[in-house]
Amino acid sequence: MRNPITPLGGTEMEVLRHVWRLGRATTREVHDAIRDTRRIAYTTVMTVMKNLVAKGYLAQDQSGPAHVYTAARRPDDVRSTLLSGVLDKVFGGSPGALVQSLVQQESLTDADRDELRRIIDAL
Amino acid sequence: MRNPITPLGGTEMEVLRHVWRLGRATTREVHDAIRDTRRIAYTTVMTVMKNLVAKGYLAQDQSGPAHVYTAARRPDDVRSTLLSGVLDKVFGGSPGALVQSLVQQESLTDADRDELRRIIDAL
DNA sequence: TCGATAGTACTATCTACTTAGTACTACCTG
DNA sequence: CAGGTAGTACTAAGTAGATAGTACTATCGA
Repeated sequence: MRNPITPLGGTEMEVLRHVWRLGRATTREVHDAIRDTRRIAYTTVMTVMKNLVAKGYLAQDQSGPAHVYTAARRPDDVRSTLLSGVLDKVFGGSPGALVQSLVQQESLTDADRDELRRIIDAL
Repeated sequence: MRNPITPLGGTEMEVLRHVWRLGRATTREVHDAIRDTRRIAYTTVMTVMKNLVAKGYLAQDQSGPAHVYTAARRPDDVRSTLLSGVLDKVFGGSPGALVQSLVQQESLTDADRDELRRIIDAL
C-alpha cells in the first residue's frame, strides 16, 4: 500500500511484539509463540522477521548457529509513531476525539478507566 | 493485505472523512477538497469512493445527474472499530498503554491535555 | 443540433503485506 | 560417516489498496 495508515501490517506487528516481549528471540521461538494463537508456517515468520530487519525494526545477531533477533527501535517509539498516524489520519489530529472514542469502547473495564484517570492526573 | 491493523487505507480514510465533513458529497467535491492538500486524479477518488460503497462505508444516491454519496456507517462506529484494532494489535489491549503513548506525543498542547482531563473526569 | 464538459464504468498497473513451498547448509546423533 | 533436524535463502503467488488512463454517456449552451 502506498499510503497506509500504519507503516506495519498485522502480522508484522504481531511478530514485533513477541520479540519485544522475549527480549531476544529466534525465528523458532516467535513461531512457537504465534502457533499458540493461530496456524502459521515457520517460513512465514522467517520472511516477516527478515522484512522487519530490512525496515529497521529488528536487528539480528548471526554469531550463533541460529539468528537471534532483537529490537532495533524502542517499542515506545514504534507505538508512538504508529499512534501518531492514527491520530492524524483517523481522528483529524484531535487527541480529544481519540480518547472520547477510547473511553466508549465496550471492552473497557472500570479499572481501565481508573488507570486512564491516573495517567492523566499524573501529567 | 490479508491481515491489516486497520480495515481502511490512508486514502480511503481521507475520502471518508471528507464525506463525513460535507454530509453529502459528489466525487468532484471530494476531489476538490483533496486537491487542496495533494495531487490526486479525479478517477482515483472515484475508484476509492466506489470501493467504499462496496465495503459498506458509503451509500450513493443516483437520482440526480451526478452520484451523491453519504455515510452509510456512523463516523463514531468506524473510528471506534478502527481504534479497537489498534488497541489490540499495537497496545496488546491495554488502554493505559495507548493513552500513555498519546500524552507523550510532542504535538500535544497543554490545551489538548486539559481536554483529555475533562473527558476522563466526565466519566 | 453539435461540441464541450461533467460524470461514470471499465480496465490496468504498481506496491506492500501475507503466506508458504523448495532447496540448500550445517550440525548433532547413532 | 550417514541420516535426521534445524536453520536459512530463494522463490513465488495471492490479496488489497493506491493510482490513474481510456472510453462511453448525458447534458447544456451556442
